[in-house]
Amino acid sequence: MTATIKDVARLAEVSISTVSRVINDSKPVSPEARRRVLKAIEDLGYKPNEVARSLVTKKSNLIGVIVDDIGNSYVANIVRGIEEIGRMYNYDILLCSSYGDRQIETKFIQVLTTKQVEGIILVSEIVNHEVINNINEYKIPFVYLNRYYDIVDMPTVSMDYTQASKQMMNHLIELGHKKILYITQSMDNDLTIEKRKIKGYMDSINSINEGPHIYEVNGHRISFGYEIGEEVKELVNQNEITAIFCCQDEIAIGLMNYFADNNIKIPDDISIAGFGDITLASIYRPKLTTIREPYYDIGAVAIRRILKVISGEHIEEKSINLPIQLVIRESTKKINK
Amino acid sequence: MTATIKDVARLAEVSISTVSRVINDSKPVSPEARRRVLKAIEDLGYKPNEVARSLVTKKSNLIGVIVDDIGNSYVANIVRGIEEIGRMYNYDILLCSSYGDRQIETKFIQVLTTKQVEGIILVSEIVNHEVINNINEYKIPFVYLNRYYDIVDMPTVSMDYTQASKQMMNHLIELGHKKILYITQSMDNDLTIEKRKIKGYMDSINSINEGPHIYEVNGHRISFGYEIGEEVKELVNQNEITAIFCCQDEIAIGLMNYFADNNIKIPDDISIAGFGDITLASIYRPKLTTIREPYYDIGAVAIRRILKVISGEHIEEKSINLPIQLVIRESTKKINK
DNA sequence: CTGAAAGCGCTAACAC
DNA sequence: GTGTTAGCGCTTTCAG
Repeated sequence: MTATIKDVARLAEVSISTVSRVINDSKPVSPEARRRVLKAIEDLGYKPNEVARSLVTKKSNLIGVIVDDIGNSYVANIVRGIEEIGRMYNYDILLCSSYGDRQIETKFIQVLTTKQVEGIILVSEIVNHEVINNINEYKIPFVYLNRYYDIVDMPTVSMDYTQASKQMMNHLIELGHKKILYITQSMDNDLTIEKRKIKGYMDSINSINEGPHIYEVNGHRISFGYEIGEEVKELVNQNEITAIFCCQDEIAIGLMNYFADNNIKIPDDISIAGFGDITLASIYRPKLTTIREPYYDIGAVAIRRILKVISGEHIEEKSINLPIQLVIRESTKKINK
Repeated sequence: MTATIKDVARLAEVSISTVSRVINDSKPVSPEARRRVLKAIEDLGYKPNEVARSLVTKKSNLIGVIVDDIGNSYVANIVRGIEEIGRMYNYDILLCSSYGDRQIETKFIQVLTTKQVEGIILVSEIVNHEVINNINEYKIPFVYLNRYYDIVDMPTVSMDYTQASKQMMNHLIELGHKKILYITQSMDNDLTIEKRKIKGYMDSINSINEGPHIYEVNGHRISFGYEIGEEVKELVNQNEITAIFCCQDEIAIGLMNYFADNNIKIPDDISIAGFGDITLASIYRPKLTTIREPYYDIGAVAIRRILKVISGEHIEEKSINLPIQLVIRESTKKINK
C-alpha cells in the first residue's frame, strides 16, 4: 500500500498534524521537525492523497468541461485555453464529450457535481434549456459557451459578430466586389449568432446600395458546403455574383472543394471568404480569407471567470465580448472587370 | 449546503447504513424503508458525494490521460476512444496536456496519482525514459501510446507499420510506378517507428529490382513538408521520380501545398501518398491516398487494457497490434508514360 | 433486514 | 511549536 500521513508521522516521530503543517506550510514548524518530516516523506515516497484532502477542505481543484466533440479544432482550442489557465491555478480538468446529446449533457452536469468539481464549462452546439433552467440549483460556477447561439442571462463569452461581419464585407467591397452572396445557416430559433452576422452583411450591403443575396445551408459540416455547390454555382451565374461570404469556414471549404472539382478557380473566378479561421483555413489551398475567432482566449476567459467566482470575487457582467480579427489570405482578390 | 447521507437518513427515519444500502443496492432493504429513503433522496435532491465514496472504496473511477496536444486530430481521436469506452464502464477522464515537455509529463503522472486515478494513459510524441523507468513504482495500470517511437517492455498499442508500408508500395507499383521516392523522418534513435516503415519501403523496392530513393525531413508539421518542396522537386527531376510516398500525411500535404503553389499538378504530374489519414487527408484537394491508422481504436484498446488490469484480469502481451487500412483517394494515379 | 460504530487520509480547531 | 481530537461523507463490518 502507498504511504499515508500516519506512516510519515510515525517514521519522523512527530504527530500527523506536524506532517500536515509541513506539507501545507500552514503553520510554523521547528527546523528539526521539518527536516525529519521531509526525510520521512522522501524515504517513504509519500504523496498526499488528494481525495482525502478534498473531502475535508471541500476543494477538489477540478473543473468539469463538457464538450460537444473534442475532435472539432475550435473545441480543442477552447479546451487548451481552459486547461492552460486552469493549470496555472492548480486546477485539473475533467473532460466529458456529449456528441450533441442534450440528455447526456444534463447527465454530465450531475456526475460532475457528484465528483465535486468546483466549476463547469459547457461547450455546446445546441441550446440546452434544461441546463439553462436548472443550472442555478446546483449553485456551481458555470459558463456556457456556444458557437452558434446567443446565450442570454447566462455567463458566457462571445464576440461582436456583427462588427466582424462588417469588417469582412468592407474588405470585399474594397476589393471592388458589389454583388456579394452571403451563405447563412438555417437554424432553429431567433437567438442564433447567425442573426448577428447577417445584420453585419445587410448593413454593409445596404451601405453600398446593393441588394442582398442570401443562400441558406442546413448544417455546418464541410460536406454540406460541398453539397450546395451546384445550386450556389447557378445563383452565382444568374446574379453575376463575384464574391461569396460564408458564415462558417467549413462551408467555405466545402464550397471550394466543389469549385475545385468543377474547374472554377478561386480566387480568379470568384472570391470566397469564411468565418472562424479553423485550422484548415490556413492549410487549405488557396488559403482562406476569414475571420479569426479567438477560441483559445474564449476558453481562457471562461475559466478565469470561474476561478474568480470560486475565489469569491464579484463578477458584474454575464457576457464578455472578445475582439475578432480579419485574416486576409488567398481566397479573396480584387475583382477583375 | 448540499444534502448528505445523514440528512436523507434523518428525513427517511432510518440509519445511514440503510440509505447507503439503497443507493448502492448492496444489501436487501425492506420495501417500506426503501420507499422512504427514495422519497427523501428525491425531496432533498440528494446526490452522493463521490469524493467521500472514493476515499473509502479507494475507487476514484478516474483515468488520467496525458496528451501532447489535444489540438492534433489524431490525439483527439485517441481521447475520443478512451473516453467513450471509459464512459461505458463509468470512468471519467482527467486530461492533462504536456505540449511535449518531459518534465511536465513526469509531473502530471505524480499529480494524477495523488488524485487517485486508477490508471494512466500517456500519449506522447517523445520518449520519456524517466517515465518508462519509474512508472512501475507507482504500481498503477499504465499504457504508453506513441505515434513515432516503438515503446518496448511497456504496455502499448501499435500497428504493423512494415506491412502498412508494403501495402502502399504495392498500390503504387500496381499503378505502374517504379521510381518511388520515400520521404522519411530524421529522428533521434533506433527505436523509431519510421524504421519499420522504411523496411516496408525497402522490401518492396527491392522486390521490383529498383534502387531506393530516400529523402529525410526533420520534423512532422505541415510547414516542414512545404519547406522541403524545392529540394524534393529537384530530386524528382534528377531521378525521374513518378511517385512520392511520405511517412506522414502532414508532410504529404505540405508538399502538395508547395506543388500547388508551384504549378505542379497532383496526381497528373506526380503521385503522392501519405501515412496516417488525418482529418485533413480527406478534405484536402486532391484528396490524399494514405494509410489509416485507427486512432480511435487505439484509444479504445488502451483503456480496455487498463480496465482489465483494474478488474484483476491477467494480461499476457504488453503490446497489441491493430490492423491498418489502405485508403486510396485522388492523389495517386496510374503512371502516364 | 437494520443500526451502531469504525475508519478511509486528511485538515483544522483547540489545548498545552 | 506541537499533539490530541473531531470531523469531512461515505461504506462496511459486526451484532442483533
